[in-house]
Amino acid sequence: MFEQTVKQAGYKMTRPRRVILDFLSESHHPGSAQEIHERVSGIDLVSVYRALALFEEIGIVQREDVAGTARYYLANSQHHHITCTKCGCSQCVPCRHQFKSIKGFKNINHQLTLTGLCSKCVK
Amino acid sequence: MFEQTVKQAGYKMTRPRRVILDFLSESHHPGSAQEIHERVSGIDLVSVYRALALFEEIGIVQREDVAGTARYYLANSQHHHITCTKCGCSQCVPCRHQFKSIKGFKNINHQLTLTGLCSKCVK
DNA sequence: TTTAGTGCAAAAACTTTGCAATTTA
DNA sequence: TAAATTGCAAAGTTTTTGCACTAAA
Repeated sequence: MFEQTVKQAGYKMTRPRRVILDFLSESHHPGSAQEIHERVSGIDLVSVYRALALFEEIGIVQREDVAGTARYYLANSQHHHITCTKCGCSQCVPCRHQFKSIKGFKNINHQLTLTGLCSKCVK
Repeated sequence: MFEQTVKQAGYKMTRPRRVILDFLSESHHPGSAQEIHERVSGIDLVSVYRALALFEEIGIVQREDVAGTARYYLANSQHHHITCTKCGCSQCVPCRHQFKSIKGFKNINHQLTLTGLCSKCVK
């Protein structure tokens, strides 16, 4: 089903892209490029980075930057994630959850990150 | 006034720390370690990183990870920021602003990032 | 068969660490 | 003066770039 989105955006559906999308579909946890690369076989780390950048651009995946590492997950997920700033593991958090206390996590912090392209960079 | 917070937390108030805090107090924009280092004089980049990590730990500053770079700003700011994913510049956004459209920015994305320490890492 | 995409190697960007010298309380 | 902090150098991570080769439409 992502095949259509990729092609409609003018890109080819290749083996690396398919493998990574399959992995993300099953995982449902934010994963770093490194982690994804380790869990799928025969795909170069660089290709993982390029595929993820493409998927983010066309809206298939969401990116979350935590503690210096970008993590990616399918954009259609209906819940939030809480990510450990130290080891990077994460856990699902239902949408209307009360964020002050989440079982299994301490020192919880929630932050609204707004990003975009400024007028100079949009060109 | 931050002097007290730093000392109460058991740390010394040094020249580099003071200079960086002064800079953050005047800037009110999230800044990367690199940017802060360039704008204050005579303070090593490494010391900037260490000071910012300390300030974050004791709650004086907030950290925001955007596009592979951490940016820091005083924790007491009463507004959000929107940060350009390409050049890193940022702009204030009033708290109750409607995030779908912000003047001067395109491709706006808002993301709730939840972080914490998992049970293994909290030890 | 043409154009987009991949893998590899190498570089760039960002951040952390170790240690001797310096500064703070 | 004792303990914390700094600066420098060096290393560690994460991400990007260039280019010849390969695969998709």
